[in-house]
Amino acid sequence: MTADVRMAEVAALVGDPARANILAALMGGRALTASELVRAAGVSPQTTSGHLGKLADGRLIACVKQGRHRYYRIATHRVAEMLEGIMAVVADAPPRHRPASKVDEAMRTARTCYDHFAGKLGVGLTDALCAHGYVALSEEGGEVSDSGVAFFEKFGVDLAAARGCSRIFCRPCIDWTERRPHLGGSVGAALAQRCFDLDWLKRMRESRALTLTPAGRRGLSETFGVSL
Amino acid sequence: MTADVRMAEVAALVGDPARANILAALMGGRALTASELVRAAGVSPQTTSGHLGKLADGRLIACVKQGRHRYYRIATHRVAEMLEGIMAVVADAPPRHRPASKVDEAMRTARTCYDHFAGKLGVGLTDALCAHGYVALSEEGGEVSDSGVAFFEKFGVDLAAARGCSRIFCRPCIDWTERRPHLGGSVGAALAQRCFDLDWLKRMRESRALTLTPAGRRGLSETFGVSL
DNA sequence: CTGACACTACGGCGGTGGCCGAAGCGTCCA
DNA sequence: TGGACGCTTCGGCCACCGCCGTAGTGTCAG
Repeated sequence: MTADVRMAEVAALVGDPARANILAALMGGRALTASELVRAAGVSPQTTSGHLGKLADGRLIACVKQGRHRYYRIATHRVAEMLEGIMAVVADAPPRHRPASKVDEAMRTARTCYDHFAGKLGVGLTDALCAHGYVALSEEGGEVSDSGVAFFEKFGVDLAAARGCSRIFCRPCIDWTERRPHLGGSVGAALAQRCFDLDWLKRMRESRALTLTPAGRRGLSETFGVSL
Repeated sequence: MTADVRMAEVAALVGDPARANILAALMGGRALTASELVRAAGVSPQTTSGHLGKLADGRLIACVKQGRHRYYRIATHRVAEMLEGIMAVVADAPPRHRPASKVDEAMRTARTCYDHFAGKLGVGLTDALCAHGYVALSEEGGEVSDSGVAFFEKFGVDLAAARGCSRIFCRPCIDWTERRPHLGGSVGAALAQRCFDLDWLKRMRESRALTLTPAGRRGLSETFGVSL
């Protein structure tokens, strides 16, 4: 029973629109300053500061001071996965309005899901990896095949480092726009990082949405056979 | 952004202590009547009824009428997994008080986690299955080996049915008391169901905690080498 | 038909918490 | 060193929502 109260406390932290906006912005995977989060939250700086304090007290976000800025980020992978879980429930419910805005369109095409890719990009990459037999991903969990290990190494992804880290190595992550699983876990994160390192994709300002560079368009097509 | 608002709405539903108590009670896996949930919620019947209405509107719980009773249950597996995700974040945080009550002790020993086993029982069974090589379960996800398939069939678990159902087949579920993974997914659910069918365990009244029958004590020891 | 029971709808009360304006710290720059 | 900037703290306002008492609907039992 005492644990239930804690559950309510954590959920209540997410249950405020301004705080939900903040957390959603931080799900982009980058650490953001309080000022940037003010814009995301949609309320005044004072109010935002209060929300940030509450979220930090509740250990949902962490803060590092840097000069006169304070950078906030999602505290742990557990928190990120919890938020994804809530998103998945939301996606289950029937849509109430047609969203269909421009930024939504970009989000649908390509975005980060904390530290890996989602949207059409994430699902497309995942489908390609599965089709080549590099990754076996289903509702059952995930596995990287021997040929997949070779492929990732050749592509420049450090699988050993991904395997060594303490979090889940390979797992499906339900996509709230595509409603299908895409590659998550540390493998998904490493793959995304490699694509960023290759300058295939750029993060959009203050959004989880991504834009494809010309090199990325070519690379994704040649390497994965994916075109958006 | 519109999705973030929905996220806040869902989280806010969980973010009330009375509603969190209700959801936690329903995480026992049984459908419960409104009266039973009144006791779980810790508020008056009228207030509880209001909470049940809100949770049903938000599609977190579902209701079936039966005579003059109304039975409520968790609406979908997604919802159950979301709640587990929140629990996992709560378990991450440092404990604030020593709980150590009697019912808590029973919960720690053996309980249901929506539809599979958790607590010392869940972790013990999982450890035994892993030690025999029947299941490979780690942070990476889960897999049932060939010998595991044979073992489950011999034990009376219908793996084909479990595999056929739409949800995740085999996955780790973080235990908020043991802080280690235990067997979840449809395999975990099927294993738990089989143990109930064998009358090895009984559900305690209005609690997620389980009591071990003499047959269960013997069976768990002989079949899995597990003693609580 | 009558009373008991399970549950829900309505209405008013009260407290929590989100909100902003004003002001206060700390940092950077000229 | 003065000022701009980033961010937080304080204080007061107000709305929302959880709460319960009362009353209503539907169901079963005798």
